[in-house]
Amino acid sequence: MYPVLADIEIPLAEVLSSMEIEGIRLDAAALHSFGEELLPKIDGLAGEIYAAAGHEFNIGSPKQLSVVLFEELGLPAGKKRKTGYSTDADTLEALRDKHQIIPLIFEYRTLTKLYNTYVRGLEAAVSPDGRMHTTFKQTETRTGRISSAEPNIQNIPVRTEIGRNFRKFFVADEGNLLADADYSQIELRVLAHLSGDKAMIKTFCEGGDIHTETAASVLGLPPEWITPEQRRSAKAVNFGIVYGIGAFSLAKDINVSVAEAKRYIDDYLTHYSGVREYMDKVTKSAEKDGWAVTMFGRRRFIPEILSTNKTVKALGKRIAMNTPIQGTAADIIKIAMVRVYRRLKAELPEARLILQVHDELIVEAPEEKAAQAARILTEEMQGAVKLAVPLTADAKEGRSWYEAH
DNA sequence: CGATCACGC
DNA sequence: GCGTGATCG
Repeated sequence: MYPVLADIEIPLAEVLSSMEIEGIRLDAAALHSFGEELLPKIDGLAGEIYAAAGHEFNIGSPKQLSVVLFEELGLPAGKKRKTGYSTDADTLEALRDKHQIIPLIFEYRTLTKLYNTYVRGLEAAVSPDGRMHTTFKQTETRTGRISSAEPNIQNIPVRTEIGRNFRKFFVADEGNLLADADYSQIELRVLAHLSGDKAMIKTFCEGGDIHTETAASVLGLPPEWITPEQRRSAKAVNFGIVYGIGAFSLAKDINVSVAEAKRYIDDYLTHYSGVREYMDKVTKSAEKDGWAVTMFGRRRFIPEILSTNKTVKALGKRIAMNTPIQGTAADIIKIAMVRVYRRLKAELPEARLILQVHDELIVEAPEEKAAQAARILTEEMQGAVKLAVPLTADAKEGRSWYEAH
């Protein structure tokens, strides 16, 4: 049988089933009162927006909003959509200082998103046992990741402080704690390993900050000279390489011209020449075979790479470059999950693996056993596979997901 | 149900 | 890049 199937997916099925059945406790009362605090704020913002527009309208309708912004208020329109002018975040960001209504729209969107998707969505998903039991889908993604639905616990906010609050409502049961461990930069470490790039391997082996080191080596400066701005750009390029976004999207992400973004990527690949050779190798092999493959033999077919349409073919190439990275990272955490599950069963049966969020695992354990659970998590995650670079996972314990992460 | 927007990794 | 989900029309 195929190793990915026999050694990873089939053993994993039992682990996922157990995680779904266990679920995670939700503090429904606290979630509800958080929602009750959001509602008057949303109301107040709507009032301010109507006042700024001069009349009421449906702020949630991009079509109506574009009429207000670009026809009535006369703001400069940007990208055209099928149904009108775009009102997405990038477009509004460019207009932020042009009219008082713009920041209000941003805040309104943030709060309604939090209320509709997370307050109402999560409230609807609490079971009679006071816990949420997501569905982990094992065969939904093209890269080999698992996905989560009803509720999706893999897109709970973390970036903004107000959104991060939701993690306070995911709590350990009485007398228990959550132990949370996440891989540090797993995709870039996988890239360093798969490509064998000397400079990237060296950075990870010496334990430096990868984004600062990237900026330093690409720009030919000492790491201590790297400005926050230079680090941000390097981070965006690393991000782009890992996700296979290409110059066009990178340009959008860091607000530079496409030509500049191309140059960033080219400079990057000149300094990480092993990565360039690796990217050439995987795109060539995808063109020849029609698929990309992960370190453990998981295949993804890429018909796009034979397209005569330039844009589609370029997409095929990015898929060929990205899939081995994202897919190998998915393989690795799956291996770790099976190992954590087995070890807990054997050594710490009071503890339960309950959540996976792509590069992060969460175990619920009795207070006095949480440190041991965290140790098992770290050991099995770090030891899941031997790479040319260290694979590190940082663990933390807490009463809630907010505290433990 | 497609389009648009926004949250995560 | 890969997902899920809300709302609109």
